[in-house]
Amino acid sequence: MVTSWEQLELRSELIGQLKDFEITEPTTVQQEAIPAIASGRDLYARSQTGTGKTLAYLLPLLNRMDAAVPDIQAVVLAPTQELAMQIVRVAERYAEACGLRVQQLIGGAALKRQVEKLKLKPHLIVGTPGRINELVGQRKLKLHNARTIVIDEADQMFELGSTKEVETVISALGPDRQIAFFSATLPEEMERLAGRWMKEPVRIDVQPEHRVAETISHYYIFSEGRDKFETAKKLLHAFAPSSALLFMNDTDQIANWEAKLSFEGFTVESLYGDADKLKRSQTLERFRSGRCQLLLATDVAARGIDIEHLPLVLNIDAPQDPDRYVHRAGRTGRMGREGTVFTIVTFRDSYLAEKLSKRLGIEIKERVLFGGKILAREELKRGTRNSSSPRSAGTGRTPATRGDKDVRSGKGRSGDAGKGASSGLTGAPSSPAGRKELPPGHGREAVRKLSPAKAKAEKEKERKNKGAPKWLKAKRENGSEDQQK
DNA sequence: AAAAAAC
Repeated sequence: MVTSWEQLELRSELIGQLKDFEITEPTTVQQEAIPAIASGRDLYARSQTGTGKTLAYLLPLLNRMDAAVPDIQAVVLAPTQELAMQIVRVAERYAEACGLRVQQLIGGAALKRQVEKLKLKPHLIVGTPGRINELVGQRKLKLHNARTIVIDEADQMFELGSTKEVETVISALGPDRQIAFFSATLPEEMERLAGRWMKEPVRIDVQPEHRVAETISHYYIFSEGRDKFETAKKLLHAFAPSSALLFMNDTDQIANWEAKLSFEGFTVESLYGDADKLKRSQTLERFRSGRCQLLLATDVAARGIDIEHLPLVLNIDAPQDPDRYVHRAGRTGRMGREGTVFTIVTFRDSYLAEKLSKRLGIEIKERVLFGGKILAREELKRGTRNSSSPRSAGTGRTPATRGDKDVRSGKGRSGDAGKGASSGLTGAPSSPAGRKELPPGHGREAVRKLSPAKAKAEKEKERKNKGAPKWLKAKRENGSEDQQK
């Protein structure tokens, strides 16, 4: 049994950094992937969200690099700019200790400056496929001496849209290249899809029987009206998380929600692909540091993003496929910490919870909102008959898990559990003093005053009755295993 | 159907 960094034969500089960051022992995926990458063989590595996949590939890559060779020795590809930046940040901590240079290559940033910086001869390149592909195409980036390419979130990278670019980047490496795929979700078809790039790959599959970390508690909540905002608002007041990540399936409602949540007294910002590049990274930074409590995001934030102390993920829209649920949920409950996921469903997609539960082998429990509390349905019945029922009362701030583990007992932000937590939402949202004055054109007004184009899009959307995600509709029509009896 | 990723 490998249990120490020393036994993984890492150089002392790396071990020194690990100890400095109090990362005392390798996780399972690290124990398995580090020797596999060191062996030079191709690799498929599947391991749950928040189990340390980033270090599982960065450490062996840096471990065998030669600082004296001024050339790119490895490439890491990530699906979003934010994730690439996060990987760079981690890589730099370890690379610097070894005298190695890391360069980030992502879109949106000045191309010229990136090209200039390449002349400093980085040893490790981390970036998004679009920009790296572009630079390779312009012959400004030469990867023929790079030995290894890591495709992080590989299943997403091989989805329609990025495949070609990823393949071009792989081809830019020499023929002796080593390819490693990492993700929490690596479906079997991946091997057929991308298998032609692999030579007798090593396969690592950590806890294949549990696709989602067991420290995450899952709930769904029924939204009675078509407007999910009331439900989300009540839930956020009742749960009062120190911070929460809110997912929507598309961008068109994000601005409205941001204004309305802000009007409710929350500090909220939004993250989506079309947003200004600078705004994107600043927003994420403010959320990470706790200066902003709520982050409204599209799936741009679904994968890989590591936020310390994120107690709650709220799916305002049900994710479009089970794997996306896995990744969104995986923003919380990382590295053994506890986390909670709530999904708002409408009458149209209320069956989703059961489907997701079945597919993912998890239990998604129903919760209802009543009297500012989050209750199980049984408690609601008891509570209405006897409002003084002590069990139904709960604390009003926990998701009423009763016999379950207290989902909020984990390591929240400092003062998280305290009543008057300064960074928490307690009191503030409902008190008029806590409400912000809205600039004209925002808040409730903004809800009604849609631009003609937007209003049209809204109507179109309602008309389409898009309740259930397509993957489920298709399945039902096909009469496959998901056929409803 | 949408989001992301390039200019």
